[in-house]
Amino acid sequence: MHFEQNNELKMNLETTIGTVVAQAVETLYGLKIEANQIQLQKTKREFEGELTVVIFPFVKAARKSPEQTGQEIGEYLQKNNPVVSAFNVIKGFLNLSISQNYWLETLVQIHGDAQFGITPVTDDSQLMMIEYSSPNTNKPLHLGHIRNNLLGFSIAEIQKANGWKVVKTNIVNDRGIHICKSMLAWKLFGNGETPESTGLKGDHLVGKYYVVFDKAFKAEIKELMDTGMSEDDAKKSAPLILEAQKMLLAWENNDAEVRQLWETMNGWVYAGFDKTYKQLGVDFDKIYYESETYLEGKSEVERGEANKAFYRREDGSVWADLTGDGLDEKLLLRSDGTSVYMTQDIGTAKLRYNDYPINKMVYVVGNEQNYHFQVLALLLDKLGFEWGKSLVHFSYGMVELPEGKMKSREGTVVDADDLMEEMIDTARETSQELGKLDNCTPEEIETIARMVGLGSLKYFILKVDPRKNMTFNPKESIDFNGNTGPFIQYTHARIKSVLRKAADQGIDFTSLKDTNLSVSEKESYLIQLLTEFPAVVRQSGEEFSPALIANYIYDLVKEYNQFYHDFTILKEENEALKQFRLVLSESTATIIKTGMKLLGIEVPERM
RNA sequence: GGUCCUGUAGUUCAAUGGAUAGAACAAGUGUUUCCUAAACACUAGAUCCGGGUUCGAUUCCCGGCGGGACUACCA
Repeated sequence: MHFEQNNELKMNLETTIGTVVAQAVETLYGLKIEANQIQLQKTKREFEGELTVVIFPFVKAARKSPEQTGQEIGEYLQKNNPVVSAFNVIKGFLNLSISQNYWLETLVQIHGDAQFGITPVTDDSQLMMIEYSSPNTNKPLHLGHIRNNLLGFSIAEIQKANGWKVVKTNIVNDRGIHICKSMLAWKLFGNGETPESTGLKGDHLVGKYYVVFDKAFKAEIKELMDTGMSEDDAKKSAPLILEAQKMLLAWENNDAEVRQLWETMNGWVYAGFDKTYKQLGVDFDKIYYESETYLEGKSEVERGEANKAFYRREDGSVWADLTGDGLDEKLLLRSDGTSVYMTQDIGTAKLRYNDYPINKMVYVVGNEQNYHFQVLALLLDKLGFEWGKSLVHFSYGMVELPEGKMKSREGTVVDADDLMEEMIDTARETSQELGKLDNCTPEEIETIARMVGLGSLKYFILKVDPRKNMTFNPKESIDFNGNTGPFIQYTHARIKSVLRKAADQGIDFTSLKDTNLSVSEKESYLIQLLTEFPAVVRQSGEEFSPALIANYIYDLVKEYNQFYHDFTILKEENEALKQFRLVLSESTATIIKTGMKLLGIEVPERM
């Protein structure tokens, strides 16, 4: 079990109450029901109480009205569980008030646990490999890649927090016809340009030639069509595409000159990618390159052909017949013997399982490739790999612009480097306008601007349910107010500021001396929110959803800001209460920081 | 044509089958001799349509209508 949590306070409360409710139902109505079948939910804000038992399921057995049934169960609970201090029944809902003492003691536990919500990874932990990013080396990263990278990195962090050993991996599509296109274009039209000679980032330079190829190719097609050729034929017989295909063949045959050019141009791209990854704050434990795995894939396909799992056509191409599985036939090797994406993915998967004792393999790849992964699992299964069908495709939705899908041909692609820079610039300007960082050094200002700019971008993307398509409007840019990363970061900084002042005044808030205090509803509700954190972490791991954590933190922060606004902390005259509020504030800050870290977002001490 | 995803305020997003569907942005209005106003408060505004299952449906099922993806010797 990876999800056991030493300190699952919320679960403890729900479990004990569930158990007593089950007892009550059995004693009162003779209905046997498992404690975990009891429907417990957080009480809606407009009613009194913290936890609500849904009474409807017992009404039949009770043969009484929902109100009366709730009343009876409530009385039983109050008698038999000291944690329940009061209750009220509204319609079929039994609202329970939990004793203040319970909340305060819970706060002490949370405050004393720096790793609250985190399940430690041990030697016995199972291993999850997470593939994400997976760029092509023919163009720079764009907004779509950003969502992929942020999701992949965050999910890795979340699974670690749930006790998994995680290996983050990347498969670089560093070869293939698309790479040959930019290589060919550079060779024909590049005039020897380099990143140094142009001042362009390497990935951007190579991307430029990919576009050059496309333009020239299109022109050739048009020319051929003007002579009366069909579009399909023109696409197949244009000189440029034939030349690129020749180059791919030469590459697979280890032609020295082609390999040399390939190494040089990929080197430029990697230098560029490294910068982008570093700025985004993502990294990998192990990188695979298609050029190093496709041969393994080829030999697997050949083995599959020998075993009659696949078949060869007259033209020499190799196919898998998946019509028996409700799918189509799938090409695995072209007639000229070169491999396709699927071929490489087979080889990569095999190598990974050779390299690591993988318990769960997760591919973070967009939903446009759902079909691909369905096929991949089937093919691996047909090849006899027992893990084939257990591969997990974490399929996330596309990022769209207000005008619709990003299209490189129409120049509507939002570049990753540009976008990050714009966000950071905006953060810097906002800080200056508000005069927040007037006492900081230029280095501090830069660090904070980067944190806030990137925090804004990352939170904006991660707060959305990953499975859904999302819209990104670069013109309106991203707001720094409301449900945003900076709002959360700001709240953290605000708390830290109060804590610094408290420390300066020599106030001790290392623990709570008095747990019999009387605190406000707002305060005990905040504690209740804090107790939910471990369950949120667990659920976001199970559902592969950073959005759950993002939305939780937002709720917490919104609630804290109301508290901050309505109550004084340092000027509170009651020393015990002052201490309590500091402990509450510090615990909130810790959870904000821990939670944001699971999203790959840093929080500043001041901003 | 086939397979799959999706439809919630003007916009961007929430809501284990539960109470009067929550936020934020945008619009309008307030709050600072007080711990950071990147904040807080107030006003106005939404479940595509039609059936079904259920004590109860935004949620599950069926049928429409709208949007998207995939179905390549592309990746």
